[in-house]
Amino acid sequence: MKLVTCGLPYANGKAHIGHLRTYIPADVYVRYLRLKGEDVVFVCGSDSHGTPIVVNAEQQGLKPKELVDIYHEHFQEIFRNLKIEFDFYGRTDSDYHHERTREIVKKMIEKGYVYPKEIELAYCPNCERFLPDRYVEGICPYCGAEARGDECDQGCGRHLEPGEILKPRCKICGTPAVFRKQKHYFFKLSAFKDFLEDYLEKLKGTENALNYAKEWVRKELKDWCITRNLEWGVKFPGEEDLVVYVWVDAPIGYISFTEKACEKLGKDWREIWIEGKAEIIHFIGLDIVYHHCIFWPAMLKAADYALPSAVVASGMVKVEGKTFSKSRGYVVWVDEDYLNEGFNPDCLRYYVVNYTSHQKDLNFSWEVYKEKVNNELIATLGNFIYRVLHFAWRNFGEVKMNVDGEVVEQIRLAMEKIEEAIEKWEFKEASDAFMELASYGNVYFQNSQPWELIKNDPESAERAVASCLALVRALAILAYPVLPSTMEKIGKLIGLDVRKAKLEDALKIPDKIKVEKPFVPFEKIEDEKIAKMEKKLKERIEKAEKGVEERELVTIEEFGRLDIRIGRIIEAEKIKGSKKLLKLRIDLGGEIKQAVAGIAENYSEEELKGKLVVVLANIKPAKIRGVDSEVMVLAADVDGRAILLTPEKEVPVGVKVR
RNA sequence: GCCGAGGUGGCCUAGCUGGUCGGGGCGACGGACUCAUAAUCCGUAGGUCGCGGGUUCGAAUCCCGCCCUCGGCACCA
Repeated sequence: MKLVTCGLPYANGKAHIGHLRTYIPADVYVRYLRLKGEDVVFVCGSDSHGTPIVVNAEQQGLKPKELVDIYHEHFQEIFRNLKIEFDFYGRTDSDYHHERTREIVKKMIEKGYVYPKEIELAYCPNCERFLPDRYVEGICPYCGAEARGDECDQGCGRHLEPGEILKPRCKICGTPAVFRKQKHYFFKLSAFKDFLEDYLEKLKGTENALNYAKEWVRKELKDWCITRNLEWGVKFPGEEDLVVYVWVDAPIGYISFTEKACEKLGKDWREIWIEGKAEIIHFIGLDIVYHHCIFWPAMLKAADYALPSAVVASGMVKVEGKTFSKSRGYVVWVDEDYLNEGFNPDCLRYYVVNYTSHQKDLNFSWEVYKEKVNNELIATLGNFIYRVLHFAWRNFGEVKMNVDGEVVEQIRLAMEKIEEAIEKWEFKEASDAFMELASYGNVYFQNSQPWELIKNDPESAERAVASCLALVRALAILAYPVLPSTMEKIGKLIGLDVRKAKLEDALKIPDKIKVEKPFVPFEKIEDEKIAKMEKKLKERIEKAEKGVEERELVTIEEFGRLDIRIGRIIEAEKIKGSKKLLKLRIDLGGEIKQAVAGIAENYSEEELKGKLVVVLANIKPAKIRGVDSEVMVLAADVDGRAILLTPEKEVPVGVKVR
């Protein structure tokens, strides 16, 4: 038995193409497994807890549950449309999930893997509550950038433990927060270092996931704070005013959803999660490898549950060659950009699966989409199926299945390729295999020339058609996991129920096949449609760029607080061990100040000497890599490259900029 | 700087346990055909397989050094 899961979609935003990179391949995988006769349970559900949902709901005047309701329904609708069919799709704010979570946390406590610790937490005196995670805004203790309570999202990207953030403010009301002592609970992750090192050696899955995880474990494992001050979530056993951290309860959804799925399917979930009789395979995005390869197995081990056998991580998604980014507009929404535009769901499944290897970056481009649909799905696959069915239907109606042995051999080869590819989670290889078979079919049809034979030698014509029909029938089965809607309908035309078919049925050719009037399997994508979609995307990107520029306004007084002056660089020296940093001595007229600037990639020490630059003279001094920096050199930021500002005419050093 | 993944004809890409090492797809060009959604089929297009060394009888494939791209981290006052 196998259990396949997908990373739970967070129920506070709409489905986009990035999500599909996990769900479509997982669904394809499950369908192939079932085709091979494997017993599979396939589950997923909405991740309903956590601070962002609480904050979002509040901002929209909704209760958290109401917000989750919206996106829970939304995702299910998307999955229905794309034929991503889970045996059970749950949500983590349900009773059964809370029960399972509490049971597991209790077990972790009983076994001594959880301990309380007083930590200093941000508290908002105005809102009268503790500010967990993203309720807090402040300064990152590592890099000094503006940061959220749980993560330095603008700066170094580090994960922040509760209480670490500096200068915390309340995100809701902006009031400076005070630190108060609070008891929280920690999971002894550090105790699992040896276990994890060993476990990760045995864990299967894609290399991208395993490599990351091994590296992390090798470095350092810190104990993990697993409680939060929130109302919304799973109550922490024995401390009911605390809630379990969302990353503790979310993966437990894999278990609680399996319970429900098994109830439905008449199976015993314990065989999977307690007795370890099944293979557990997690499909995830690269961004949550840490949780699935480290936190999660440690938790399961602590609570005496079965361990996952494979973690399959997909590569990143790009849009028109650029890094996927909702805020910058590089996004393709599944509903408004695809389904609502009338595009065929099967075509998107094919694109996602066939663009590249599962581990590599997938680029979504409308131009490429058009090419793949028109040149591959239509010209190769659809055309072959249609020309054969149409010819058979018009000339024979029913065909005696006298099939060329060479054709049977080709089908067998394609099946083998698919089976091998699926073992490796290489869905592109699998889909290439049936496309090659279709291509072979086109050659076979072309060379046989049944349209000529039919004139004088109908029997030979029928034999040729029979062989091609055998290929069509095989294609309906082999391509079904990727193109379920289309292939189901194709199957019906030749009396085949592909939903009940097994892989080997592709070789069990019936004596006769009756062909019904066929339809065109895929509609051609027109250039105008693609142009329209590209325009839509472009406008979205432009709008996003503008949004960034429309900043809040600053008063002249506020600006006046900045002491910006012209200085002359008199010395420049590289800082050891750093690629970007230079130590500069700057003459500000009357005083020499030292600055550390990240400009070494664009400027050499020599060319800097004597250069006039613009300097922020009253910035708070800091130490960077152990070097004092008293002032800040201003520069234009061109995609992360620093371009220095310099006065257009020679001016005395020390003069004020305003 | 550290870790990971990569650099193969215009573009995407297979091969990377060393000897059919130069494949496939798209695009382009020429031809054939008409059953099929101007779809299909056949043929052609000369790319130092990132750079420089080395090992070997022989390397895209192994070793060393270097360059570049992407992702993660450090860091850019």
